[in-house]
Amino acid sequence: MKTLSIKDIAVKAGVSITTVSFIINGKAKEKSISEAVIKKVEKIIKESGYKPNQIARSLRTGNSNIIGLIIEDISNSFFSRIARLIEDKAYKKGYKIIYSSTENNVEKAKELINMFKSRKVDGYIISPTKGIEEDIQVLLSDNKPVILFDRNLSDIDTHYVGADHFKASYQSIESFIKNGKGKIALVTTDIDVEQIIERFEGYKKALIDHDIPYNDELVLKIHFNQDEAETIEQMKSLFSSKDIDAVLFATNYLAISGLKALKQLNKKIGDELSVIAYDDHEVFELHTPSISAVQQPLEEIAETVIQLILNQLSSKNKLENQKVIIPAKLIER
Amino acid sequence: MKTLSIKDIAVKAGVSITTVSFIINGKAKEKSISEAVIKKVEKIIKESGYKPNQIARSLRTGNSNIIGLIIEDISNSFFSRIARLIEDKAYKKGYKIIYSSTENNVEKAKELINMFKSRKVDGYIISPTKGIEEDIQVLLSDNKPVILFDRNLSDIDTHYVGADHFKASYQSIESFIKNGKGKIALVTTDIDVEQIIERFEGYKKALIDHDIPYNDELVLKIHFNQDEAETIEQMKSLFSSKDIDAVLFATNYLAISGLKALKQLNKKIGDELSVIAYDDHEVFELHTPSISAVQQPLEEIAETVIQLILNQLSSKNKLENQKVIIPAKLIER
DNA sequence: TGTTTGGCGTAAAACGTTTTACTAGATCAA
DNA sequence: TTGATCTAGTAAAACGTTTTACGCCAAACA
Repeated sequence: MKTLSIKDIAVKAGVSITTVSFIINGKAKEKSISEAVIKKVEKIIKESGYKPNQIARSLRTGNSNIIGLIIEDISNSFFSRIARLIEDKAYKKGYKIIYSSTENNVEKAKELINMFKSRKVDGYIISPTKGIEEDIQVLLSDNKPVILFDRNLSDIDTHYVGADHFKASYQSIESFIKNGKGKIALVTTDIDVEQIIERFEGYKKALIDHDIPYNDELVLKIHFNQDEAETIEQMKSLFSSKDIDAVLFATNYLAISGLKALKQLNKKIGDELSVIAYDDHEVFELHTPSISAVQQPLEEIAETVIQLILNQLSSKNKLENQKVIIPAKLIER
Repeated sequence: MKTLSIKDIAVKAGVSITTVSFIINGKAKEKSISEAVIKKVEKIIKESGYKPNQIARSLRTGNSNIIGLIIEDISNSFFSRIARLIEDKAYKKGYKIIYSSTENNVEKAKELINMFKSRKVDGYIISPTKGIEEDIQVLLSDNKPVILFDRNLSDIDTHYVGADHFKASYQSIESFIKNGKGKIALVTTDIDVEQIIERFEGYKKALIDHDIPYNDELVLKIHFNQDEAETIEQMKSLFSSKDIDAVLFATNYLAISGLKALKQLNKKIGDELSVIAYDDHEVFELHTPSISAVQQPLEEIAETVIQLILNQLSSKNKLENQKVIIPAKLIER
């Protein structure tokens, strides 16, 4: 069965293609098409189940009603939850989301941007890696809306939505200190993105503000993308060699690996060792004992992101850049 | 800056559009374009950074190099992990994945199919809900490759990839029985899809085969999409009113809610109450005590799915339908 | 009467490709 | 020399829309 085109509808209705197009696009009134014709054409469309070819439409109009979402890894629960929320909200406004994971790989990120570009997506929501500044700049000068989230790129002048990582990290450490901890470790990753750096800075600052000297040896930077087994080994070595009474994990997957390491070492979490994870996860609530975590307000982030991009999409001129920093919450368990 | 078109390249190179197109598509040799011209054009393309407009290309050729992936919920870790694997593999073959969640809603699923159809995706990978059989049938008679996974639709005649849910469920129950359990509950959902039904059947059959009478009261069907708090209440009522020594959860999110319920009841998992979850999750490994789980071979499922769809895409005629059932593994912890 | 105006609608160009069918000249075989 | 074949390329149609500019008729106006 050949799929129907607007031409088939026009022929069947005995009117021109133009007329059908006007009706489909709700311009019938404005173009003064008679009520009778409108009814007739609409009836035929309904009966035949005709759906306009979006590809042809995109080619002609230059936009696609698609928003590209570029994230680090869809299988990470932080991103998959955000993605779901964003998809949901965009969908309600008639936009589709197409998303893809960069795996924190600059080359792949660039490719993705190109791919989206050649697919003519209308806007971009990006959780960026370092190294794609130029590509993003090209999008911007091309007048495409770009919203960064989770991580900011300071040299890029566009909208950004993210949690207050510095403060959340600071508060986490402060809470350790309030509970009498003093030998506080940080397990983080070596990827060079702003949000990770901020968490690190928050850690340092909190220590210093409370007169605890910063000690390099208590900070473990895990290589991104490295095998989990190796990660666990490194953590075990940190936890057993140093005398530590608290540890902040800078990402949830690190925290999960960390819990595994502690389990293997048979170290009990509790009075002797406190733990806080960054980015909440079901694991932490259910863990015995349950684990405190910094919870990013996913719903709010998603809402803000989508709001910003829709605003930008519907406005002809470039809106003023907004940098929205949303407080994160330390859930003490 | 206007984006470049093939015409710009042609003009710059002093050749025709056709020639450029042949070169881009690797048909230069076959169409006997001279080496000199090829070099020249390629140089210009490289230097200018020209990328063909995929929309125009799709319009002309009728295919998009996009595969549509329709799942229940991207924020469910089973799906997000599968999605990531599928995306990865497809990407390597030059295909993009565009995915969307149905939330188990027939209307949304139908809409998604339509949307994908009007976007001219080349093939479909679907974890279906009941009620979309007709729509899938339309795709098939349209000669589009469709691969079902996770859940089969028995009246649809196409490829399918999934785990052996019946057997996995059967074995789980058998393992309870071997460990001396006899009052075995099942917590499942009320969605009417094959894979859930099979898990239920496996449960019943195992009981009967071991001379344990099936008892309706030990089966709790949770309404899909219902509030987690309510779910937990229902479970608590089951766990405290009945005398139960083992429970199988038919999905991982039910198991997670179940663990929360047990925690609230202060019921210890272990000798008095054994638990098995369906679909593994990090929570289960880290839980104290750790929780046994049925592990679906994600990698293998993803690999098979992608293999089937790529085969079908590259073959002109309809391949014989394959129903691939992959064994699931009970991880006893 | 001749000229506007408004109502109703259409023809055709354009979006950026791919692909089919063709051409002009060179070489070759008989 | 003639016709066939090969080489190197091109013109133009087609994909399915949207949109601009226009056409025609009847009514209103002066």
